[in-house]
Amino acid sequence: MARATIDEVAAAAGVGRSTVSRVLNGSPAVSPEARAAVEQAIVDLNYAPSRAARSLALKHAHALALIVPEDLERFFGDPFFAEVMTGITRRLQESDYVLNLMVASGPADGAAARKVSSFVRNGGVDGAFVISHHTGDTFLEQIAKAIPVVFGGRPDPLGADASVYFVDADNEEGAYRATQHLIDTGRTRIATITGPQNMTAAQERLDGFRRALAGAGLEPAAIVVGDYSAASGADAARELLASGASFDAIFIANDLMAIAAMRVLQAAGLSVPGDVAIVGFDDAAVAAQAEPALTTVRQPLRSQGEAMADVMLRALAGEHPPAETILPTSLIVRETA
Amino acid sequence: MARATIDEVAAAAGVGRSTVSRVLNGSPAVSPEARAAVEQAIVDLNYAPSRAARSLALKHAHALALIVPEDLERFFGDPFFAEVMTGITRRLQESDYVLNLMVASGPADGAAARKVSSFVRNGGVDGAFVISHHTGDTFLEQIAKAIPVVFGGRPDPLGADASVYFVDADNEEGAYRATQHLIDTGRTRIATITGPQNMTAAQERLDGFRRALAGAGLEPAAIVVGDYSAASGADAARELLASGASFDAIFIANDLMAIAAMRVLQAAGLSVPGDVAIVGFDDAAVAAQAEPALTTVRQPLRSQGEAMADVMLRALAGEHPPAETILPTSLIVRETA
DNA sequence: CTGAAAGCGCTAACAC
DNA sequence: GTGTTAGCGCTTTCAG
Repeated sequence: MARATIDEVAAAAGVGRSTVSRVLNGSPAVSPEARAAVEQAIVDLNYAPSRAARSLALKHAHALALIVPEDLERFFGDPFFAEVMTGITRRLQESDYVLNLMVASGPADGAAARKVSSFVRNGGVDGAFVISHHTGDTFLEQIAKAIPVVFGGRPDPLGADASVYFVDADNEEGAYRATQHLIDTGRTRIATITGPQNMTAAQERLDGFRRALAGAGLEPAAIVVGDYSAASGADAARELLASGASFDAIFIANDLMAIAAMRVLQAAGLSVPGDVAIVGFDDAAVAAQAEPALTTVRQPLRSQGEAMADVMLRALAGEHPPAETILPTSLIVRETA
Repeated sequence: MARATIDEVAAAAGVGRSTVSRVLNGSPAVSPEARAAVEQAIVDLNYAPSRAARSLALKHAHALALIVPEDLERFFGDPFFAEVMTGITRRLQESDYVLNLMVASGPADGAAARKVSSFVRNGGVDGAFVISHHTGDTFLEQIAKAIPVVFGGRPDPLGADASVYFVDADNEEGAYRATQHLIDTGRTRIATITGPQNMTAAQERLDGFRRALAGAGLEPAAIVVGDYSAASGADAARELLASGASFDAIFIANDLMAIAAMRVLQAAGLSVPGDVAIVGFDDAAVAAQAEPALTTVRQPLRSQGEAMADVMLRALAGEHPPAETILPTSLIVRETA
């Protein structure tokens, strides 16, 4: 029943159309009587102001987009996304913005991407969130110069005329503390398995690892590059073993790789944490369930989502939130280190 | 840059405003020259038609809502929702509808619910999807009489004036086949652990169980009611054991309960499937990983989502899709039966 | 404090 | 084929 129009309400309340509009928008310049009459009429007529008409007049949609540049299967399967998304929607519930889900998987110039981009350009949304492990897609640059964009994770630098914000966990510090923990517990020949080096977060984790080692006057026992997948974790562990490098600890850039690597080590007759200590990153669900339970770095994913929404809302309100919001991580010490 | 208006395009192309509108909407009644000129102008001006204006004139939003009556944490954590949602969005990508995510957790008359309901009433969306394990919330009844609603799973019957559709897996048949499998493999004292009996799907699974037994001239060895949680599965198994009932197989209404129950049985010294065979339902990820691997009934979740989108699109197109779409399940025979 | 009137950008008759 | 003319329902000056 979006049938009733503002004029009908006005008629029913015996006032002019603009008075109705005023009470709708909470203008103080309305007499109590008029306000009461209008409110009554609104209830009686079960009136709801047309979103489209309002958007047209106001020139903003009161809607935000959540752009997902990943494959859908991957998106929903990854607890990282789910958590961040939960945080965003939770914070948004208190606002009167709605969230559009736009999947832009596929090529950056594909149908999906152009659909998203046109949706943004035609005023469909006032701002966009982007959650992705990937590094900035080019079409995001386009939309970022039209509306504010808040990234989950540090994006590639976009054009200077783009209003871009991001919220990220402190990857460098997390990695630093993980490595420091290894050092503090007496390990001296520390290796690392990194994430893909074209991802900023993976680089930062490597940086933190290096900083901790440097601080202790240690050299990395080995650095092998993985791609965050379990398979690559296992491969990396095998490579480490085959290389003949001597190591008594490994900092591994995510939990998936960490657990796979641990299995390989164990299969090779090494004990964890006896022979080699391991610290992962993410505190994924599997970390706690692993045997032995994985010591790892936890990111405040839920909070990250809320922070993203917060930044967006402030940007939209005309405030100038910081372009970067870095959230602290925490080391979860369990059994592997 | 949604700056350019249709009139500017018209001017640039040297035609009237309606001609631009015609090519925009693919009307055949436009001369090739005019069309070309307009298309050129559109590109030149980087024009994108205003969504709000179009919605206002057309009186439809080209948007759909995905209403989530669950807690967010639960929603994203449950593979059921993720899969169905994946199916929906995938199918929707081919259309030019966008998907709004609306979380309506909390009381049916709470702020969240009224936000959703007003959004629907003010023409914000043309249709709504509802995915939930819960049985129909009352406020859904309101929205269903305004716009088409497609449920994932069979909803409670709503008012006759509501345009309600649903897509569901064939729970009854799935349960029937699961139970029949037990019978076929020589089990004769078959018990069941059901889901909450205020959920239609759970009832249907019980019905299927009963039908199979009746067909074989058997009586249920026992029927104990669970609530789909792992804890209730364990409790139910303990209850079964304590009751002294004699049974050599159990059909359990979902995998979570099945695995928990299996653990209890094993702890009590019973072997699975030696002493008691077990069949679950859902084919959740844990089913295949369990030791021994769980025999279970698989639902076509992804397809269910696609079917939901399909039904919606057809309803919106003025066709009359069937109110009920029942998708077949399949029995996945692994080790427990 | 309140009403009248103009206009947001587009679609859809209706004439030409 | 194509331009002209009304609105779609709301916000917002601008008088009063």
